[in-house]
Amino acid sequence: MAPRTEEQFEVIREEKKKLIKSAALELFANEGFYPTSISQIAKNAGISKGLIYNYFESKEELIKEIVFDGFDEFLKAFDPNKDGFLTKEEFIFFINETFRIIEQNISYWRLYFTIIFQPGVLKLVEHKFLEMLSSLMEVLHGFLQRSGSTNPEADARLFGALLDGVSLHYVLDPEHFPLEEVKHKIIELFIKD
Amino acid sequence: MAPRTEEQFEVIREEKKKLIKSAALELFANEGFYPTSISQIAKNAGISKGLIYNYFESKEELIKEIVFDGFDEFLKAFDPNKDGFLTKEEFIFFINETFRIIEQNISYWRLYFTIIFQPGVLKLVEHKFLEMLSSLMEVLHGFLQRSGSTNPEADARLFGALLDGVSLHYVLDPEHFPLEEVKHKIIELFIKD
DNA sequence: TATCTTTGACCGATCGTTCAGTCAAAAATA
DNA sequence: TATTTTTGACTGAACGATCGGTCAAAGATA
Repeated sequence: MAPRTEEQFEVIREEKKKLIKSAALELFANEGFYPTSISQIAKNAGISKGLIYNYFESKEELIKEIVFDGFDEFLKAFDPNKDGFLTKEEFIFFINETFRIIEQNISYWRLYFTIIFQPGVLKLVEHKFLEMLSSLMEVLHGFLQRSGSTNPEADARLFGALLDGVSLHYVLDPEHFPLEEVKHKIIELFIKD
Repeated sequence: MAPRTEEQFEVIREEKKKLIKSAALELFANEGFYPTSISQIAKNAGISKGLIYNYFESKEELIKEIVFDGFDEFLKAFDPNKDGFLTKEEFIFFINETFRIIEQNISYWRLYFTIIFQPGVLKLVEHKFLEMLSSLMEVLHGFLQRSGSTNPEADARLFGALLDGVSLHYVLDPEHFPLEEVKHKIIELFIKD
């Protein structure tokens, strides 16, 4: 029926999608979503403009997939056994993992911040984003409560804000930001032993 | 000989500029810089498209003026007597002022964050931004050193990140964020008495 | 040959920006 | 007081550029 087998096409499609997403991520993160044109992405990926539309319905669909990929990767690091219960070890592991992931893919996390403040783009991923955030907050809240916080609600908020703030400053200036020192200070602040 | 006096024109011009900047700020902050068109700004201000170009050289010049206005207002709150020396009282005053200013003009501070992560826009204001930031950091560093910090470099970074993180979360969700509690926790963390 | 990938010329829409011309207000004139 | 002159704020049609998106044709493979 097919000149190439179904599996062969599947491999081609999967790899091309990856190629396009990676080329797009680089531009979206470094130039912004709106200033980046489809033509630029095509050129950066070494393919034609039309091919992008063979793999993605629209520019919006493209960034959605890129963002959701990052969400999935992030969630894997958090509460790994998915029991909704953070141990002290898992909490430390989470902090370390968070920054390891950010260090590993600064482009994506720069993109993450641009999206939060691009209302037109945020709307595209808002639902999944809030879902992720609230489940994160819930788990965090429980952990802080068990570890003796007198105001776990505010502490969870403070922790979330601190994490975002540090991530923000780090991706803005990775070379000068003393990530290790700051990381240890965060653990000190939130783990009473 | 003259139809209107110089002063009369000056008043008109000053008020129109304010009107345009305020209409533009609202749109830039809520829709983003690139998705906001000059036509929309004109409509929002109740004037014609052409008039905007009578007052501002370009869309970029327009956002630059808006951003710099905000910088000026912010700097007024920090180290008010400009002696480069923060007392404990000035430090607490600074924290309170920071959040008071943010509460007072959430639109502007949402804009501030969108700009940091819109490379094309950041480039326009980068010089003044870094200038402001480094002088802030220097003063902060001195304060933390005098107040007994063992690692004022990292503490200053942590404080800056925390302040940005809290501001970020607050402007994203002003109604649910427990600003007062978080503010007190920050003061507790950085003031040893 | 049959089928799917890939191309790039092309489309209509919209963008930032320009500019020739309009108009209300105030001073000068009679 | 009534009329004319002068100014610059103000308008909106129009421009070239660029955008996201389409599609007929070509290329590649079994």
